[in-house]
Amino acid sequence: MATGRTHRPATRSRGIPEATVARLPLYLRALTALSERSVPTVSSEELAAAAGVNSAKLRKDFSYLGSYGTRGVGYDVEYLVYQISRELGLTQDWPVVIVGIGNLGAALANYGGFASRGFRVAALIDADPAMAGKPVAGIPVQHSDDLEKIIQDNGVSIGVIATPAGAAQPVCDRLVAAGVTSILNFAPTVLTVPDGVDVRKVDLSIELQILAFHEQRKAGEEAAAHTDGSGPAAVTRPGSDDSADQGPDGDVPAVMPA
Amino acid sequence: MATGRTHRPATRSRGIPEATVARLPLYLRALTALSERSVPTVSSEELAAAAGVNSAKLRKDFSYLGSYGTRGVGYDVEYLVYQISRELGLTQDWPVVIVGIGNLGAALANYGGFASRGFRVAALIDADPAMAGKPVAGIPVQHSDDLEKIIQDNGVSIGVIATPAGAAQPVCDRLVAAGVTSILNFAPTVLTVPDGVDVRKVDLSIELQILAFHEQRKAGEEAAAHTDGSGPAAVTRPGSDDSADQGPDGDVPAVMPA
DNA sequence: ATGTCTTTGTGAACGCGTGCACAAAGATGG
DNA sequence: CCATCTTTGTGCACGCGTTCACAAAGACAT
Repeated sequence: MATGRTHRPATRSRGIPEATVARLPLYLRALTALSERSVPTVSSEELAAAAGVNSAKLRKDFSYLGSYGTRGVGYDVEYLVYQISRELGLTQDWPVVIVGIGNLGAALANYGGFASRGFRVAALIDADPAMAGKPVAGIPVQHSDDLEKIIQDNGVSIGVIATPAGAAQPVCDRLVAAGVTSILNFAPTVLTVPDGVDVRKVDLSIELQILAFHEQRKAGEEAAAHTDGSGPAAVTRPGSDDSADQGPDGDVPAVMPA
Repeated sequence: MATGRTHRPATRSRGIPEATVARLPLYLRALTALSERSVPTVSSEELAAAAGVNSAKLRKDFSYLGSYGTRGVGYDVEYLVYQISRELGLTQDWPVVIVGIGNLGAALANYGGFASRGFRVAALIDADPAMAGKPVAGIPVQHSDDLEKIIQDNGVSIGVIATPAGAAQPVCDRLVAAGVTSILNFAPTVLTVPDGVDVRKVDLSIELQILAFHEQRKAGEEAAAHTDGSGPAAVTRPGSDDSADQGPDGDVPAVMPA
């Protein structure tokens, strides 16, 4: 996933492993679907299949939360929905601000998944004065001059950054200074934050590049049957006496911008 | 992050660990920035700082690719850009289709990061007949009836799903049947695919829930100083004789839809 | 040529996450 | 009440990923 994975030093938060926390939303989603179909109980095997994980892993994950199952029967769906919601902190209201209302920011503002689970879009913020006052997803965009006031007035602790890469770090700094302690970053930049602030990264470009890697590998393995020489041929290294500006191989293909 | 983490069984692809592959795009981005500033060489320490990782980790990562550094000096920026690009398969052209041109799909189509690194939006596909022919990001939207033909005509092997959750699995099945072997999924669903197909997941809702968990933990630790009783109080379990429809605690707060 | 100094590349230890396999627990039927 | 059967909860082993720490390698000055 996205992925973006892991900025935190894998600090086991109150005994619950980070990997388990990352899977709880998956379980919760599957359980909610069962709940809507009025299914009373579910076995670890069934639920694991619905969530796309190993059943042993699921049972171990739940064991970190407590003994919530009944042997011979399974798990009470409603009860487990509540327990996981509580553990994830979804029984309370989380006001969220989105900074950077471009194409992506607007799409996020319109995303239904926000409102459903305790998350509420408290404000939309953009640096473009022309955007100010214009409603997006029914919420008027506010100018970034008022960022600090917006954060404090609404008691926001979670911020979403959907700005261009260049603006991300300054915006992040202001968010943190204003009291935000969790950031979801969509800008293609590494954010630097003080201790105690959590950052999660969602990066489309990185995900695609990872897919491309595996795609290439699959294609390479397949082609290896036909033509040989797919192995990494020994390439000339940039010698100390070589000119530095030109690519070392002479045929460096299109070093792309940005 | 995105996440999304890990659907593959951690198959070490040609000796390069999955965790390393996931970091290569980060290094590449930092290196590209250095290249634009015409920096000739960079040390592992500097590059690691720019990419937000440990320098030892970076060196080990690069050691999987080969010995591309020069002791006492560092790494040749241009050379490394080329090597990583080649390793990730970015020296070739990857046509991509986006299925589901709603708010998110349109935002993705407009995203600049696509075009820059070998990825090319070959087609936009939507199930809504009213969308057909309408240009988004300069590309006319095509109807999903023609999905198979579009995939095959353009030789597409990477598909992006930005449909509602309900449509995701059927779309996925059709993409795979048409020859797509890598999928980036933005729909909040677990996709089932045959062996040999890679899926990466980007899920806004999950990322927010993970942040909420840590946010709650931070708030709880802070509040523990003032009022006690923040520890998980023993809650009544759903007894076998209890009615099943109602939540076990009697005050299950707003089990949310979807 | 030789010594010094910087930086890489990697062996080794450690910790986390995963999955197996099974004992314990409880439901269910007689 | 007892036997059987299902399913949970978990001890254990294994493998991957991370980090430390250092030897090897090369640049550079003298």
